[in-house]
Amino acid sequence: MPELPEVETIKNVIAPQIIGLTICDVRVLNPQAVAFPDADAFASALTGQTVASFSRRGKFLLFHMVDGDTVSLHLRMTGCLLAAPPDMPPEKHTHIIIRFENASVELRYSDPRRFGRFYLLKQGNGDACPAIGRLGIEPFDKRLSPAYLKTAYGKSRKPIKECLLSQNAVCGIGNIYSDEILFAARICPSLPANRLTNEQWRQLAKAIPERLTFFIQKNAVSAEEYLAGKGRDYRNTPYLQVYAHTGAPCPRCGAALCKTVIGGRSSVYCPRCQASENE
DNA sequence: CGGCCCCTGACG
DNA sequence: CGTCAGGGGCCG
Repeated sequence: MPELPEVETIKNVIAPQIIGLTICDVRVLNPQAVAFPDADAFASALTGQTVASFSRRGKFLLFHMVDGDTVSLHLRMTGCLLAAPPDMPPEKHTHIIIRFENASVELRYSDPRRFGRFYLLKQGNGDACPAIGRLGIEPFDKRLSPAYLKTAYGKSRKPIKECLLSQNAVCGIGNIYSDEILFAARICPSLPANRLTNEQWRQLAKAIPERLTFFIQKNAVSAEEYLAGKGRDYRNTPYLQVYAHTGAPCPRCGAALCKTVIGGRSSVYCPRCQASENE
C-alpha cells in the first residue's frame, strides 16, 4: 500500500497514541510477519519495553524503544497498522497484536498479501535489516540537487522511472508518486536516465520534494478518520494527476493520458507534456 | 538485468 | 476464469 507519504501519515496518526506506553504483550499470530529474529524472540524481547518515539526512513516505519532497541516495519503492498480499541473486532489477516499497559488502544498489524515484515534491531545491530542500510538519501535531504541526481542516475541507460523506484540514491518513492513526480517535471518515464538534460535534472530535483510534500499534506487525517477507514482509506486520490487516470485528459494540456509498462510496473503519463524528445 | 517469487482480493 | 495491484528479494 504505502509509499513515503502514506508511511508518514501512518506515523503521524499512530505516534501520539503510542508514545510513552509500555508493551505488556506481543501476540504473533503469523510468524512469517517477523523477519528477524524469530517470532518468539521478537515477542519476548519487546515485552516490557517502553515506546520512546517513531520515525520514518524511506518506506520503513521505525519504533524506537527507550532502551535503545528499534522495531522496523515495512508494509510493502498491503500492510496496515492500526491503533484500535481492544473491543473492536480485529481485521481479517491480522498477524501481530501489540498490547500496552493501561492503554485504551492496542496496535494491530494486518496484511492480506503477507508481504510486509517486522524486524527487531537490537541496539547497535542495524545489520538485521540490510535494506535500511542500502537506502539513499531522504527526498527532503538538503543534498538532493540536480547534480546529485545526475551523478547518481545519469550514467544509467535505464528508464528514469526505474531509477526513481530503486531506493538506493533517493528513497521512499514508489509507483504512484514516481508517475506524479515525472508528470510534474514533464519527463517521459521511459526516457533513459543518461539522456536527461540538465534542465530536466533540475525539474526532477524540484519535483521530488515538492510533490511528496504536497501529498503528505493532502493525505493528512485525524486519528478518528484513520480508525474509521480501518487504516486503509488514507490516500486522497482526487489529487493524483496521472496515476489511475489512463485515458483521461491531461490536467495540463488535455491530451489523453497513456499507460505503459516500465520495469514491470504500470506507468501513466501524458504523451504530449512528457514527450520523449529523443524519439 | 529480466524473470520469477511471495500472497489475497478486486474486477473484467 | 485470467489479469492486475501501491514492494522488494533472489535466482540464474
